[in-house]
Amino acid sequence: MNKLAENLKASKLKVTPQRLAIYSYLANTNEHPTVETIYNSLKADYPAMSLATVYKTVASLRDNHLIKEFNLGEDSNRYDAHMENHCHLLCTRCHRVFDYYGDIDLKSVIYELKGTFGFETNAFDMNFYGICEECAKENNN
Amino acid sequence: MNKLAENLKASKLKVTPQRLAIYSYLANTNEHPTVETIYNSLKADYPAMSLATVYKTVASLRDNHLIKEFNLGEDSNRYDAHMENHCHLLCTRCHRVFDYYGDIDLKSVIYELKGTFGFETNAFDMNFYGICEECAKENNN
DNA sequence: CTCTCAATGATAATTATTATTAATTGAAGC
DNA sequence: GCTTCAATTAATAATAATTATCATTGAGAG
Repeated sequence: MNKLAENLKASKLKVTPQRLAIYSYLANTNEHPTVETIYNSLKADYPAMSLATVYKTVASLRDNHLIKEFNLGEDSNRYDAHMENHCHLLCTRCHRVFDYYGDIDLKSVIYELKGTFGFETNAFDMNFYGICEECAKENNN
Repeated sequence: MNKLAENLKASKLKVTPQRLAIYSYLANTNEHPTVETIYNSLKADYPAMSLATVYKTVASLRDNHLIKEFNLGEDSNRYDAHMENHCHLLCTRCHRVFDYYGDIDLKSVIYELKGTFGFETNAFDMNFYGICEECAKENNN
């Protein structure tokens, strides 16, 4: 029935309310939240939930490849349950992160890395840093 | 005379022995060291140097675009004085970082990001995660 | 050479994250 | 529907990376 619960079971993780709440929250946002943000957002519905639970949950979801953990040079990590390959655009002014699902073909590069360096690529990420449209507008006051 | 000292002056940074030592060290390695590594490597020649100095120095060098600071999902940041655009290959087994200077043309993508999202890109980075040749060999015991 | 302000060193403080531990709870079998 | 057991949770202590504080020093301008 519930796709997310299925995913948890497939990874042999117990389907607990807290875990499901954190996983759903991540699956239904494109905000790339930090642990702190997740915790604060769920506090209303789960007043007893501990920050440590959020940390442990994202770690196990990450270990089971159900979410991605990444860092864009900020003080804390961000999380994303959208597992399709995509790039991140970090606005260095408002610190929001946008997604870009356009296809950048890296197959040939990955093939070359294997051939030239013997480096076997399992994953990659690509990040663009700059100013988003909204911030650019605000600047033109 | 000294290119590195010139760079510091051009950024209006005083050319102190500690600062020059840290900057040179970064300019002459391809190890992508952490603050801890830099500190330990210079301790022999600069026994009085403080860890705080290393932190403050890499921060100011980074702010002046003389070095790059990045994080590949590890516990601490890495630094690199090689400012030409290049990709990083992180071996998830030995945690060494390799450089790839091959040209991946992203001009059209950057142009598209501007056109479609109004996102003005100032910088980007690309990271590949996998297993390096040496580690792959060791695995075949 | 002297003066001034930025840089440094020593260390305290802060922040993000992880470890510990005891209590609780979900899931599987009966 | 119970019981049991291992996984999960909450609370909190501990750790590790980084930043802040502040007195002292030294690079570089004049």
